[in-house]
Amino acid sequence: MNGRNLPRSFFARDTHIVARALLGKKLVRHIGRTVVGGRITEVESYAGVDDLASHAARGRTARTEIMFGPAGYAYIYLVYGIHYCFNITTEEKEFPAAILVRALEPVDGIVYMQRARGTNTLHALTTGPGKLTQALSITSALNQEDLAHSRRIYIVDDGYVIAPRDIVTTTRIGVGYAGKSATRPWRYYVKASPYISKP
DNA sequence: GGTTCGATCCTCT
DNA sequence: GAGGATCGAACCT
Repeated sequence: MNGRNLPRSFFARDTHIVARALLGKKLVRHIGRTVVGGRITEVESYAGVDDLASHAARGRTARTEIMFGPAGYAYIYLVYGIHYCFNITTEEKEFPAAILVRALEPVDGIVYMQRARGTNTLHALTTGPGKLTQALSITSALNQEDLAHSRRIYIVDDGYVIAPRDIVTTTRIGVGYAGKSATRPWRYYVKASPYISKP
């Protein structure tokens, strides 16, 4: 604990409200003595067993158990055999929900991110769910981490505010298989930010 | 024990 | 715009 982590109560609310509230907050990662972090610019909600785009739609399994647990925990999984996706659990225990962090604006430890990503191009560091986990060295080793108390990874409110009118709402990316759920406007991003996964 | 496929990214055309 | 990389979870037999 370091007193800066956003508390569990922040995450234990309606998923879509938390998703919007996360825009502008900082995701901070400690790797040894190195601090790496970025401002959250894009997120997606995955909520309830009736959300066909959510892993929880398949039911309660060892993998999705974390989504059925309390809010404020990291849900990290491997997609396409290559990339990790970083999610934050939300809502009350027994209601499966999480928020996928899809993009960040690089702020701290940019040199570390450049090395981790193998490029110096600022815009290429964290503009995608797979990119940002690579930039921040987020792997399955951090799955189920308690974000409200962890010293390795947590969310911070440093006072930066995103006005509601500056938030764009659209459909989620890469969930075409989800039928009707794919049309839900559960993707949120900062309108003016160049650090978005897709324009 | 075997098959399928994905909440992605990069490269090439 | 298309295709390959690469692996574990989920769902068969």
